Amino acid sequence: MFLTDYIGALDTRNSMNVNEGNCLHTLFAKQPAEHLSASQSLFFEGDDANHVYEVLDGVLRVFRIVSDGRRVITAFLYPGDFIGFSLRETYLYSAEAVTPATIRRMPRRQFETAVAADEDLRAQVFAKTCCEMAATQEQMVLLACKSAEERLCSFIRRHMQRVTMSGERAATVDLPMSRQDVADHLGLTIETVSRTFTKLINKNVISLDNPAARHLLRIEKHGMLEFLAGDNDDCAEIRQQGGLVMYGGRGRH
Amino acid sequence: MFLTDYIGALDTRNSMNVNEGNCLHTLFAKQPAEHLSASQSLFFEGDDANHVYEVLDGVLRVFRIVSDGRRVITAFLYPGDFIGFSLRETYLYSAEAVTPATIRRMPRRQFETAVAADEDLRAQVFAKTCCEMAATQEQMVLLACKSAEERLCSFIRRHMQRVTMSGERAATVDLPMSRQDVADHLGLTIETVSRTFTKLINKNVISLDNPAARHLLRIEKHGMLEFLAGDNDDCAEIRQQGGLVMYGGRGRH
DNA sequence: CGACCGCTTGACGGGAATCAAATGGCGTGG
DNA sequence: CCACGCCATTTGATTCCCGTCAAGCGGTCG
Repeated sequence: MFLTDYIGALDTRNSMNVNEGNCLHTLFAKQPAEHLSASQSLFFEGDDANHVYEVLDGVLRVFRIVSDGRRVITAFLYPGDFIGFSLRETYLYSAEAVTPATIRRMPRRQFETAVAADEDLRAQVFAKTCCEMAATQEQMVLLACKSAEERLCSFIRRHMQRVTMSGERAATVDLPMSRQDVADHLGLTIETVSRTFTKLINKNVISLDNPAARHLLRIEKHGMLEFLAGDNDDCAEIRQQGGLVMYGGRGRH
Repeated sequence: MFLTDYIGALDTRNSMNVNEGNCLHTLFAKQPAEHLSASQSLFFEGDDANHVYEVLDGVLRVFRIVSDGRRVITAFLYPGDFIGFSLRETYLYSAEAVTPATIRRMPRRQFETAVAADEDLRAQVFAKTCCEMAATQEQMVLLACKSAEERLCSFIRRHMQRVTMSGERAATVDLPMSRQDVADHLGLTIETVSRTFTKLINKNVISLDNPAARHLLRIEKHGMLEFLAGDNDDCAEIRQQGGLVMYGGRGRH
């Protein structure tokens, strides 16, 4: 993945990143690039939140360890994402590299003064925060009422949207995170994730070119994948009617 | 609940709301108060996000209707909360009153220009956004790996923290939302919520003074409730060791 | 009184967790 | 080169929590 790539990726998530005036990416460009090896930590939950980060390349995971030792991956981060905008005292989560990754870091103080002084930057921080909030709510919906298959299909589609450059529909996708990572992100166990993968393969929704490369997926039926993800937005017409009283249930089919 | 109350509630959620210079509450004070009757809608998912709101009194629910007609309540809102800070084009969710409620509304444009012009206001908006983000992530953790009992206990405790004035430990709590509301917020069914309530009553963790007033809970064992909520933060000492490789599982006991 | 509503309770089944074992790739070392 | 162990993943057998369907209960209102 090259420099031009993540600029594109950034644009896809954020409709207002034209290069008018200052932009977040150029703000971070002054900082030296740092490289992380796979599974290397960036910071830990509870640490003083002294820096904010830009992801240049690779994939990171952001997670919390809950009381009984289990891990909840609240998000994966991709090139063009930023970390730590909406924090004040301490990090609420840990961050690690999934793949070898490149990032830039900036002291929070420096970041805050730069943003306070520039209208454009504030707008971009705001936009990024809105995206993050929307993504988190989407994940809440997934966890609140989707089946294992729906969760996995949703996840594959989201991942594809982040790694494929705008528009094109790639036939094959690399899922760099482990099955355990996927499980911890989807609120499932590794066994269920594995079983659901084989189910999708049996249905020929996806396939593996090389059984050894289990992270390389070929998407056989995009439409089916979308359908199985279960977020068909066909409820727009009911929304405004007000007479909707059919709530309840988790609808696991 | 009186005027002084929600100022207190606001302070509990937001460590920096001393009345230095402008504050969000005084900004909204210029707007007329509006009253909502129970279950009255404030706006719908997909509407143009033309206003931002302050909750003065009562409880609101914020929710999305997913494709198969089910409802996911992403949050309940209490006096001192604001709605719509992190939005740009359209509302991502609907909002309704749970109880009779009082709110103030302000046109988004007006809000944005006021915030853009004032450093203090920006800081407060930022703080509120951080709180919202933290709460949303907490909810993700709940949905990702907690059992029905843990979810309900967590919810009761959170609700208590929002409605009781700072510090005091009230013996009895009013849960104004219906069982269905609770279910849709916790990713459960109404039957499971009901069963879990009776389980807690049988364990004498909570009790009902009057069986007819099922929304009025007496908390018999605060410690037990906290324990059953399952967010004992006893993992602080493992966090930094780095050698933690015991992830996985949903741990439903 | 009877209909309706919110809630509870019961019976049952299913989907995912749990426990356990097998597979298969990969690196190390003899 | 092959044996061995390690690791991630898969697969199987079983359990169990919670969803589903259905009925019952009390309270309120017309």
